[in-house]
Order: sequence, then structure tokens, then C-alpha cells
Amino acid sequence: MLRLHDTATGTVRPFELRDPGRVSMYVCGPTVYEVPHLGHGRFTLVFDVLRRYLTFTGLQVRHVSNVTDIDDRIIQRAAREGRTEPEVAAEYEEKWWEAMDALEVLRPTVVPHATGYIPGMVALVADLVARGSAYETEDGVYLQVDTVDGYGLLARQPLESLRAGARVEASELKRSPLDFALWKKAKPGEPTWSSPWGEGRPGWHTECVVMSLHLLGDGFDLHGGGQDLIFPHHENERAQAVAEGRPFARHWMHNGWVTVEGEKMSKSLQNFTTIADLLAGGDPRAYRLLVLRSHYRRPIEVTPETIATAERGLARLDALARRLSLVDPLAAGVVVRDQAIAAAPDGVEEDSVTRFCEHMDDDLDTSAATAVVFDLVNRAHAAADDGDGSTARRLGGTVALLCGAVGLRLRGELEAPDERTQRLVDDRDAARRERDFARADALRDELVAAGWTVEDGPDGTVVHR
RNA sequence: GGCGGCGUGGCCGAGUGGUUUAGGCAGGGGCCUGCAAAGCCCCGUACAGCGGUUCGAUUCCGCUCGCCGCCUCCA
Repeated sequence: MLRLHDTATGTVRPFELRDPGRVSMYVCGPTVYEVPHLGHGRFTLVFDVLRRYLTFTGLQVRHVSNVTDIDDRIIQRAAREGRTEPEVAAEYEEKWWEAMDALEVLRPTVVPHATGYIPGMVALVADLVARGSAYETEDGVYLQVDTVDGYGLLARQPLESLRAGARVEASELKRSPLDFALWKKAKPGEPTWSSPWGEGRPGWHTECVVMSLHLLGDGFDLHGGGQDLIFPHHENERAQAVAEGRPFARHWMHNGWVTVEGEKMSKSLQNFTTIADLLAGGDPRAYRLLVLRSHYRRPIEVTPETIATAERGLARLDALARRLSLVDPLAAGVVVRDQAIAAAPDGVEEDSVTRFCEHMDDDLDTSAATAVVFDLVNRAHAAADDGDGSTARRLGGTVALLCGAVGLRLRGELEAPDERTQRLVDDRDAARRERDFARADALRDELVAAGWTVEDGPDGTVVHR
């Protein structure tokens, strides 16, 4: 049974599903006005790992993640660049999926776009007004926060304390600085939709509550995102649902952020790296492994050094995969535990699978779970050294299974050397047979300089990169 | 001001009231190798500080210090 930290209670507690066997999860997706950076990479990887693991254990997962395609920043960018908002949104959404695909983050089951749900948002806002939870002003419609029971649950602060700390300038139009916009009345030149309050557009918090409830239903299982969404975004989503009298997310999960030299990666600090930049420099799997090696609620430092360390870990996995000719666990798609165990050609070590799952079930302790995998790697190599091929293959098969559970691809197959490289390899083998080591070493230097790793095995030289 | 998180061996990073280790990376020694690479074996007596509880605390409690974050858009 999976236990997960729940932001609403501040405790790790059982992840109890609304419908047995089926998981409904909503993860706040991107606002498409800029290219994704490593912070986006982390949250998508964290929730991808969760989703894959849930699937691994045999659950059916419905994963909804939105695209916010109308927003102040999109409008600003469009105005600045002399383009339309849909053009800007389309461009950055495309870049988003490119990055997700490269990271091997599974596409959500459903990807709602905010602009596709405007009528539902208008209806929600109208109902909140009718119920007396919201009020209209000159510039929009606001939720009156002090009408909502338990406002501050996710922030884990009472209303008074939030109010005292509010740094927003109190607008004369709002009854409280904490009241937030459900509907923004149009300013000249902005894209608009019709509503009982005139032309305008929905507030961000309204988008997500409407889409999540529409696509997953009342009392869906999990709502997630980065820790910076806890307040006000998720608090405000929840407030609307509460004001409507509708059960909202049963469980709230938030991941820690990416830091750079100890500070949060963010646009304002100008310390962000885009996913595209990361991928240009190396193996996309390294970021996944880096994420797996820490706990999802902890900050992670993502730098060239930490990525390089993860790449060495990856090299260790790949070396085993090559040695034992392990099949990439993801070649056939998402891995489901019982099916994969049944299909494993050499069996699996079920003890390790059990331990792996115990760690994962403990609030996704991926770091400890990953340690189980590396321990298997070690033992598989040792067994192979001892000439115990069947044990080695069984342990190796378990490595593949568990890597697959968290979406980590293994690269066992070698990149085929090009013709020129193969000639160098052949020449080197010949030189070694003739014990012309000076020539063999020179050829090796040449191969290494071209980026190949040279390994002399019992069957001759093998190169890979 | 309010609220929260964190502080583990050279680095990253789990975990635990006490006899036995996370794991990875880096480093040292050995094996293997023509030399390497990959791999294997061996090697580190760490838990911010100060008190308290306890037979015993890195692990529980309190305080102190330090770092980070949220209370504004933010993954």
C-alpha cells in the first residue's frame, strides 16, 4: 500500500483511492509563454515516476495535466512580439512537448487547454456569485476568501496570519487583500470571452478547478504540482470547490524545487537552465536518475557536476546491460510488475522487487529504491565474474524490471560503429594479435579521441559511446 | 512579523533508539589486462552545537546557531 505525504495534513498517510484499482490524478501543467526549464523538468519527472510506479503495481491511472494557454504573460509576449496569443501559446506548447518527449515523460491521459473550458468557468463563477461567495468589482469578479471554511489549509496558516503577511497591495476594489480574481474584465486589446460581467477572461485558479473536476469528477485522488503552487494556486482552487460544496482532491502532493548553488531556480533570479540546454549537453536519462536519487520533496541541485555524476551511474547500468544483453525494459512500453515478472526470460529476484516496492511505497523513497537497483547491479556483475550466468541474468533481469518501473531506459545495445571506426577497430585487433602494442595503443588513442570508449574483451575489441 | 523545511563521512544522498552495512560519485590498496577500459574484492568508524529523557541517541524532546523557502507571478 502506497503511503504519500499529503500537504493538506502535513503527514505521510495511505493513498486511498476513490475507486479501487483506478487512480485519478491532476497535475498542474505549464503556462505556455516560455521554454521549459529544469524546474518544469523536475516536476514532470517526479509525477511521471509516480504514475509509472502506480501503473507498475497494477493500477489504472488517469493522469490529467492542463496547458494554460491564456494568461497575462502570454498576452504580454504576444503584444511585445506583434503576434497573436494563440500563436505564442502554440509555439511554446510545442517546445514543451519536445522537452517532455526527450525526457521520456509520458503524455498525460488528457491534456485540457484552458481556452477549451471557458463556458464551464463562467458557470462556476456565476454560481459562486449566486451563492454569495464571490462579488463583482469594476475590474472583475473575486472570491471572498473569508466565506470559505478552512481557507489556509494547504498553506497551513490561519486566515488571519495569511492576511497579516500579505504583501500584495490592498486593492480598494477588493474586500480583502487575499480575495482572488475568478474573472478578469477585459482591458483593451486583450482576447476576451463573453460573460454575465461583460467581456473578459478567467483567472488562473478557476481554470484548474473546473478542468480537474470536469475530467476527474468530485473527490478525485491526487492533485499535485511544485511546492510553489501550494499557495495561493492550490489553496484557491480548493477554496472554489469548497465554496461550491464539492469534494475536491483527496490527496495533495508537492515536489521540492531545483536549486542552483542553494537558491531556487527561477526566472526572476536569472539562474535557470532550459531543458533544451540540458539535453544538448548530455543524456536525458541522467536527469531522471538525478531526480530518482533524491527524495521528491527535497530540493535538488542540478549543475553540470551533479548531472555528470548521474551519467556515471547510468554508465554503470549500461555496462551491465551490455554485458548481459539486457533488453531495454521500456522497449515494449510501460512496465507492469506482474506481467513483466511472468514474461521475464530468466526470472527475477522477487525479494529485491519487494524491497524496491517497500521503499517506493514509503512516500516514494526513490533514493532507497534506486539503491536496491544498484545493489543488484553489483551482485549481477559478481555472479557473472563467478561464471554463474543464470544468476547474473536473473539479477540483471530484475535490474531491467525495476528500471522500467520508474521509466529509466537501459542502453544495452551498442551504437554501431561507422565504417571508418570499424576499420580502426579491426586494425587494432590485428595489431594486438601481432603483439604490436605501440600500434594498438595509437589506434586506441585515435578511437578515444573520436569519442569512443574502447574495451578489449575476450572476443576482441568492442567500442561504444 | 507569521508559517514551514533542512543541517549525515571528500561530494551527493537514504536511514535507524543499542550488537552489521544504505547506495552512488570521488579517493587508496589488490585482482583481472600486454597496457588500459569495464568488472570484482578490500578500505572511510559521519550524523551542526548545547542541554534533557534514557541503561544507551545521529535517531525522541527543548534550546541555540546556520542555510533555504512560502506568505506576490512562479513547477
